[in-house]
Amino acid sequence: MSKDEVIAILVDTFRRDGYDGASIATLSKATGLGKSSLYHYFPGGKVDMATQVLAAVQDWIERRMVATLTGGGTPRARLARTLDLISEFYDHGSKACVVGHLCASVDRRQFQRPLDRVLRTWMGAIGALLMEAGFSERVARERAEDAVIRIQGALVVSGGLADPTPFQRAIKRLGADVLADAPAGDRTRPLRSRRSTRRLA
Amino acid sequence: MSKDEVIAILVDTFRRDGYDGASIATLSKATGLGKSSLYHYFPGGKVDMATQVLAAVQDWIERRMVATLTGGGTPRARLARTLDLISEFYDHGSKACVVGHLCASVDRRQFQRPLDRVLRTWMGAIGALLMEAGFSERVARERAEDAVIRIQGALVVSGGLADPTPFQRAIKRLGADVLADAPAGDRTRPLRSRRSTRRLA
DNA sequence: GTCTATAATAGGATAGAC
DNA sequence: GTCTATCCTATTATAGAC
Repeated sequence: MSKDEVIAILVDTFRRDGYDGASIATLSKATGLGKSSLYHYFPGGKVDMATQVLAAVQDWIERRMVATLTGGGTPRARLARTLDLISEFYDHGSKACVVGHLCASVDRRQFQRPLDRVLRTWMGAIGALLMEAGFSERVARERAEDAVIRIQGALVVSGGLADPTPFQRAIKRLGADVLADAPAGDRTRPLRSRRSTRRLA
Repeated sequence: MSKDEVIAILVDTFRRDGYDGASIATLSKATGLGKSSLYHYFPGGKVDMATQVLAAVQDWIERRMVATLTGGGTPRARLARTLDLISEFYDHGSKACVVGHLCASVDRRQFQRPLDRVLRTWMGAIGALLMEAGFSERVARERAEDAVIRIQGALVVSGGLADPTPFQRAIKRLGADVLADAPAGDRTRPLRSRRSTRRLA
């Protein structure tokens, strides 16, 4: 098994049990590797695992998400594809977020830097789309922050209710809200259609 | 020390370390009670503690938050006071949410019912304000869900970045968004002022 | 109710053989 | 690299004295 595959399993396990909730034994069973093998790959133990998991997430965002956000089509079309990508990534609300779990873990300060970087890259990528759609840097930053916040919060609420529909509705709202009133970038439909009822609802 | 005071300390400890991150020893030190005393109050151990913590939160929401949401003044004024209350409760973004931590814990299914109830009461209380402001039940539900989601998500992001400002901005956005375009209930200022720039930004 | 002591287990981490 | 065995500490939980 390649290290990438091992890390993929760690991601799955951390997002299921949380960082604090996943023990070395759990991770050993999940990967099929003995504890010694795990410590061979991750000499720094769980903190090391989280750090390398974050590096993989960082890579995923930089490749897949940025590719989708900067790909072909109007900003609105690219946003829609990105939300599809994100929705699939979270299994439509039934799987939690590693990053969110790491944000809430006791050891979070020990991987503060990569965690910071992941969140800022994520927000930055969405912000870039917003600027391309004509928003000011200030508005782009704030809306991008809001988008990531809403994804994280929706996963918390869906996790707490054991019901994926809050997440699914949140994704739908993001599709309607993120690029609402864009100064430029998408004129295929009238921008103000159904706004007063569809804005947050 | 009264049991209410003990529970208040448990709330503080759980929101700092998380449910999975807080051990019985941690909770014993924090409360000043020996382990045996803790087990005397909470025979069911940590799950029991979380359940009773949730009961206290339930009570807090039903009393303080509902009181603020149904108190005097326009819906907009009451929303503003509620957001102040919430902001203070989370120490302006520097303290996390017990409920959020419990939503993400490994044992969450063991206190699913009280957790469910807390989240639904919270969303219901905000939804009631929205219906009073003239929104349909469907829109009220969806905006209330969005509000709770954004609070939870903001706390996750602020926790991950070790920076309370994302939370503070999120609260500000909620003040502008939750009652935006209300059909009734607040006409002291023109509803559409600065909307195209203030909506999500 | 609270304390000390203790049991039993799980957790993180390492050693050394292969 | 992976395995078995092992160490030590932390953790949950209980027993029994006061």
